[in-house]
Amino acid sequence: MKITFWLLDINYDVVGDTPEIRMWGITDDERRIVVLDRSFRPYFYVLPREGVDLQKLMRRIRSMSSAKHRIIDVSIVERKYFGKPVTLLKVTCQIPASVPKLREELANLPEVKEVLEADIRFYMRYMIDNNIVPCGWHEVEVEELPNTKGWQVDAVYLAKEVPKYIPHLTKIPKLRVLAFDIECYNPRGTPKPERDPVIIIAVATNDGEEKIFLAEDHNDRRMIQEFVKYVKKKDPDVIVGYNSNGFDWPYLLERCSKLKVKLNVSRTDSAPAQSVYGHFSIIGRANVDLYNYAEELAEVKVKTLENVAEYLGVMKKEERILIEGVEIYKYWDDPKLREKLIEYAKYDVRSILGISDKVLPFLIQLSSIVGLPLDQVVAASVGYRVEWHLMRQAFEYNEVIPNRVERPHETYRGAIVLKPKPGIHENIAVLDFSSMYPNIMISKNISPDTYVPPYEKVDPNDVYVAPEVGHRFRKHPPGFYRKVLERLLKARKEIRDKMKELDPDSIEYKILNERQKALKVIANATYGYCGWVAARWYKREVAEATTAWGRKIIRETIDLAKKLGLNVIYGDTDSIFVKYDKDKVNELIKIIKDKMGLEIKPDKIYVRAFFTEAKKRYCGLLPDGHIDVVGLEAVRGDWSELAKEVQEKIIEIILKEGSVDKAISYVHETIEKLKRGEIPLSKLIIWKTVTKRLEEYEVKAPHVTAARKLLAAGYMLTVGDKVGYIITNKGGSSLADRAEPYIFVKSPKDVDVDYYIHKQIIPAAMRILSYFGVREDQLISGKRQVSLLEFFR
DNA sequence: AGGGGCTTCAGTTCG
DNA sequence: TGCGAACTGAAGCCCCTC
Repeated sequence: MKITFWLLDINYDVVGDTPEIRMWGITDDERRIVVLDRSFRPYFYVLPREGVDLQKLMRRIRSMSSAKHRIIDVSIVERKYFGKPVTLLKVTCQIPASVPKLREELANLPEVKEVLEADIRFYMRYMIDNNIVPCGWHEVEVEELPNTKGWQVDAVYLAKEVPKYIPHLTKIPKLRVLAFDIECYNPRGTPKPERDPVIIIAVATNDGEEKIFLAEDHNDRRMIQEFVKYVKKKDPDVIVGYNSNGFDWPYLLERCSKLKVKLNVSRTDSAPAQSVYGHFSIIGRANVDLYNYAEELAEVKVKTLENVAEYLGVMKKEERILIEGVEIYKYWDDPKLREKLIEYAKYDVRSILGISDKVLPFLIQLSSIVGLPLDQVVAASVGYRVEWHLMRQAFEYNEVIPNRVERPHETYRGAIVLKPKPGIHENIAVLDFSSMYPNIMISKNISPDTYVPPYEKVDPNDVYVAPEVGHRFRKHPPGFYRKVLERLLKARKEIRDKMKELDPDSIEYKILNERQKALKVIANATYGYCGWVAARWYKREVAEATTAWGRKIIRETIDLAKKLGLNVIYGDTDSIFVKYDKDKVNELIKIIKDKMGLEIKPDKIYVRAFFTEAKKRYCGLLPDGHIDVVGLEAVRGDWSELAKEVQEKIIEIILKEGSVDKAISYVHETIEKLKRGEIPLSKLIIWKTVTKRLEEYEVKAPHVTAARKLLAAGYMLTVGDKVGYIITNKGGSSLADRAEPYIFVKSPKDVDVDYYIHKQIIPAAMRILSYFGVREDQLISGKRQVSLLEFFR
């Protein structure tokens, strides 16, 4: 019998002494199934030292086989290692657990130079070798087996062959998504699972159902059991939460272990288990923590659930019920308030489900491109995503995967940033090189395997030589990075071409759009990866040569633009800002295409733009009235909302109306409001991340003292958390001593008004207004000033 | 003691 | 647990003046 299924999750177990790969999926007729493959065996490679007698080494390795760690086969294979042919011994074992054991023993043999690919998990090995793609469709000949273990699937199949990936099938099956969120009893600050029960579990599913589970007073045993039962009944494919890997799952697991209750929510009736990248794996389902996704959203500075939901347009913040986290227990204990707490929990779980609806389509595409299962790809950082993508490609090119090596950090020069021409400019075109670094790596064949070390003699005609740094790369054959990046960019182009023929409202268009975005993300992250010292394919010279060529290209582009008579206002890395002269810009684009073989295109045109004297800080008005703010305080997360709002407003007044007077009086009015205590405390909060353990700080910083105060009050705080504080007028003479966690500040009377005037509002305002000759005292007094027009005259 | 000038530490953003 | 370039505020220090 042949079946077609979409791969959702994969794991393995050893049955008897046979490893069994389990592929959990959804068939084209929407049945939940598992496909077992018992034919695959774990293996790794041994790279012998030069001159070693291979037959002798093979005999020696074979002799290491034992009843517990059986070696099935040792064979000679030819692979490439950084592009060079190598002869390796492939050691195949009976069970996956033997691999790490034998790796240790073999690495110590004098005949062995290196043990390779021994750190790849068994199910990943299976997917790599057989081109099995997570979130992709596969066709396989199977026979049905009885479901003897009572797994939660419609059928258990034994694969009669290796499943075959169907690349062109882009549709996504209808996934059953379940969102959940827990609330805990917290009379003593941060709840502790050994002490405090879970009081509410809110659940929402994408079939429109919502369900609230409540503890019986302070007893959560039955509620958790009911929750587990409900999950099993709904049988979701994807379980989503917000910080569920960091909080909900570990909390529930600890509660369960204390209560002697089973949290068997998986399709094999097992509990969530801690897995790679700090994520919890739920067999047969994808456990997705949307907080991981939020971490990538640079636009959202404080990553609370409501902020992310608001940003993605899922929920409106105003409609949210406000309950201070530390007060949750009061709402639970007071029968009159409990209903409010339940509404609060419902709001959160709706937000989670709403976010999943927006972002799962992208994450699914990322999973299939990177080759990591959906739940893992979400949890993995950028470096690991790129690396898994490379590892899967390496197999296809017969390249052996290098080991991770610990290396000291090395620095190298990066990109060029031009000094901007300060002031107001009209009609500015921003010209961008598309995918500059990937294209440089492709065109100069930059790769660890094409790199020619300084001591090696080659015909100068056979290599590309990087400017400034002199690193050389062979022109032929194509390097690993070139092949991988070419494939990514080509796939993206094909998709974008196909999209042009589709209705933008169609499902296929939307799927393809998410896919091309995911392809772009991986291609653009590959340069950063190659300069990451922990990368398997790290090579400083590769990263260094790429930026060196980037600098050359941008310098030549600037020279060319100037020669054509274009006024270059600014530039950063792969872009130049020029006064928009249509003919000259078109000529520039054409010359760059013809002479350099590169594509540069007008990304946007600013009707009016303002540059400060600082690099990476400017703002511009677009034809549709929208204003871009780049780098300035208004877009930074470490300034108070008050200062950001003031600056934003000034920018708008200056760019749209050109009235410095109006800007001054606006600032003046705001200062007066602040003095009268009319600015809400929420606009005075300053957020900063705690980046290390508190005792490691060498200087007394405001957010660190605020963090200490939180800790003293019983709040939990970990490295990476953002602390929100307000500068008050008591607590000491130093600023840091006067920083108070915002939740402790109750009255505008306690605010250090002078600080907010002189260290928040005025600096943010002066960043823009000082260019127009405005002085600080004018902002405080509100005195008028000449108009922008007069100023220029 | 207090202020100016400088360096260091720390955090954040741009591309 | 992707990169370097760049900016900025606050602390911390030295030095000088009073």
